[in-house]
Amino acid sequence: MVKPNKTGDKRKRLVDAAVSLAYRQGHRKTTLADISEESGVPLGNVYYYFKSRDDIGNAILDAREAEFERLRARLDGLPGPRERLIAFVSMTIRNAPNVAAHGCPMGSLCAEFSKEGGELATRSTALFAGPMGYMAEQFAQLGHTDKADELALQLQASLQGASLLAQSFRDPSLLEREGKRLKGWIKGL
Amino acid sequence: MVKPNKTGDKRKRLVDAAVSLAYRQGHRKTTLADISEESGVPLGNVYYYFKSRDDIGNAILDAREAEFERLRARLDGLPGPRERLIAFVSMTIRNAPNVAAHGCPMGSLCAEFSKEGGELATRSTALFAGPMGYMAEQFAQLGHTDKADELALQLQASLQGASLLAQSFRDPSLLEREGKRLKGWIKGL
DNA sequence: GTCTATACGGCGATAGAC
DNA sequence: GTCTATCGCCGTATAGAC
Repeated sequence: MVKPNKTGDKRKRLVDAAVSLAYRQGHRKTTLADISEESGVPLGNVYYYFKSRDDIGNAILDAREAEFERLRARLDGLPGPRERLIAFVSMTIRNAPNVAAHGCPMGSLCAEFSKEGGELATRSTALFAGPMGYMAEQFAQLGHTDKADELALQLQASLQGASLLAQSFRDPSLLEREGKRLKGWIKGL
Repeated sequence: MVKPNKTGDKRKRLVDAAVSLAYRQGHRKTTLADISEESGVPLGNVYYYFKSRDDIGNAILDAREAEFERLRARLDGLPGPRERLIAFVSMTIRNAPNVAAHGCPMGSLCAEFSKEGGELATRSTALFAGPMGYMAEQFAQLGHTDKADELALQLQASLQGASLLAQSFRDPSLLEREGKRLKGWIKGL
């Protein structure tokens, strides 16, 4: 979905900056001047790569979706569904300090874009659909074919909720504690 | 915390509009003109009641905090801790359609203000502290004094996560399903 | 207390040189 | 493809009449 760029890395630098700033302070609060400064690309030049501010929002979604695809590929390298689920939770726990500072990279983006309206709101749905569908597949492979969706909902909700609480309280331990419990729960399934 | 207003209801109308707009489209996206229009109070007059835009954010937090205090009072009228916990979940389920449209009234505000920085970020912590502390009290009264905090974390995380998922997918049933499961879980504790 | 008019700055977006 | 300069609007905030 990301347009290839033959010549330079400017577009990539712009997207990186936009993703990082949206994560740290929210996309709506982030100005084009912010992105220009953080990326080192001059302000007027931004419009060579993006036709509008909304277009940058779309690029942020593209980047986060691609991120999950890379994670999925790594998880697929693990031997079984239980290992994949546990690895997913472990990865979230390792990221707890970032989550406490800025929220879940996907969840906080969904929350913001969901209220933004328009195309961004619509597209942000897909961000959660990826991970949740993947979780449901793993639960099904574990033999819980009939309630795979329920288990995925339960796991994803707990992780997202704990992430939001960790973010609000600025306390990574909330996510770590809940993650640890969830790993035990998965092992016992 | 809210300053009494002898003469009119203008301040209340402004706060109501600000709360509603922040819930529907986010506070950062909401302009003073939006609030002025929705409340019917002229734009220039807003600054008689609030000294700055940030001050309106504080008033929104005041209003949401007061809302929870009213809920707490109602829950305290119930006979026991189990009934209070279940009633809390039931209330969330009944609100599922709104949550699917705009998110959890408290959770979405925490998520936004948490990235806003400054005083609003600091204060938004208190929004979750109230409900979670109350939940922990109920679990303690149920006899789980040693793990009351863990159970409260678990319940609050599940509800918040399910609310976020319902919001993202625009599907109230996600919250209803998870809420139903949580009520069963509470009954079995 | 209430409202109108407006100043001021910042932000998204464009024009056009190189 | 890259960058400088700048426009026009919108949003916050203020001044001051009533």
